[in-house]
Amino acid sequence: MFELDVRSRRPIYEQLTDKIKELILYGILRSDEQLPSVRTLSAQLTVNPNTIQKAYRELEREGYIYSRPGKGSFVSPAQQGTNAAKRAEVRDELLRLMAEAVYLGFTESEISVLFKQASEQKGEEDQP
Amino acid sequence: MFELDVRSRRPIYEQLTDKIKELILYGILRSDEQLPSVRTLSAQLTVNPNTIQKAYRELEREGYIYSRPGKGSFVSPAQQGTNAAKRAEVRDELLRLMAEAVYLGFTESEISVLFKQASEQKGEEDQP
DNA sequence: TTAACTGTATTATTAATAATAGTACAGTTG
DNA sequence: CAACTGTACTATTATTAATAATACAGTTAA
Repeated sequence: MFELDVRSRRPIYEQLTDKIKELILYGILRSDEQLPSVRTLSAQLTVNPNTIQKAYRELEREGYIYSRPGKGSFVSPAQQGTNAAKRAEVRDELLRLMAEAVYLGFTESEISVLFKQASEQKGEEDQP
Repeated sequence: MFELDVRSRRPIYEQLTDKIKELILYGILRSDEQLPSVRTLSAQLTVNPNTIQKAYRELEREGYIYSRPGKGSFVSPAQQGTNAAKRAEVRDELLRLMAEAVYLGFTESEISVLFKQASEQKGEEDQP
């Protein structure tokens, strides 16, 4: 379900929250869908349960999931399919990066070419 | 000369190397120009000298600067003005980010708008 | 020549924090 | 009741950036 880089500088729990957020925002995890239990995921990823719990706690704090003691953790309906947040995020990053690109003399046509490349890339691997 | 975020997760020495690399690649630091001495910069940034030294050592290892015991540390002529490396780097990042943008439904015209915004931005703050 | 700079090297210590380990408690479900 | 769930807490380990404290040698200018 996930790939983690245990020797990354990014903490494991943070890698986890980000991946799960993406799955939710992209709608891959659906509303009220149950997430793996803390202990199950811990075993799957061979990571300490406390690390998983920390990720889940953070996700709940941010409203991405809700947890019911004794039942499990589930995707929060409010967030599902909300690409808006992700879009804004990507937009900001793009703006920052393009400012640099401008500095380095990138032209608009170069940018267009890059965008086309990115489009083709997606076309190949997606949509079976 | 620099702004550091001492509470960033990015190590200080790494923030330093990156900033200096940029100054060199953008040609702001010229060939054979002398960098601040380890101790001077250490005092200016209120950072331990060893941290500065670590950054300088890394920069020398990567060929950005050369150091002469007793004299100082200087910009390596080979690297000055070499935007090629930086361009390639930014290009890669852009491609990766645009792939995500495509996923999120960004259109080419949206991208163009972003590029224009970035261009204007630069125009304002640069070139007096 | 000497004082005050330079870079370089080394060792030890501190600080911060992610991750682990272990245990406990309570709700849910079959 | 047994086996799951989430939650909470404390303690410990491991990693690593940063600091501290010296020491040595080359350069330079007064």
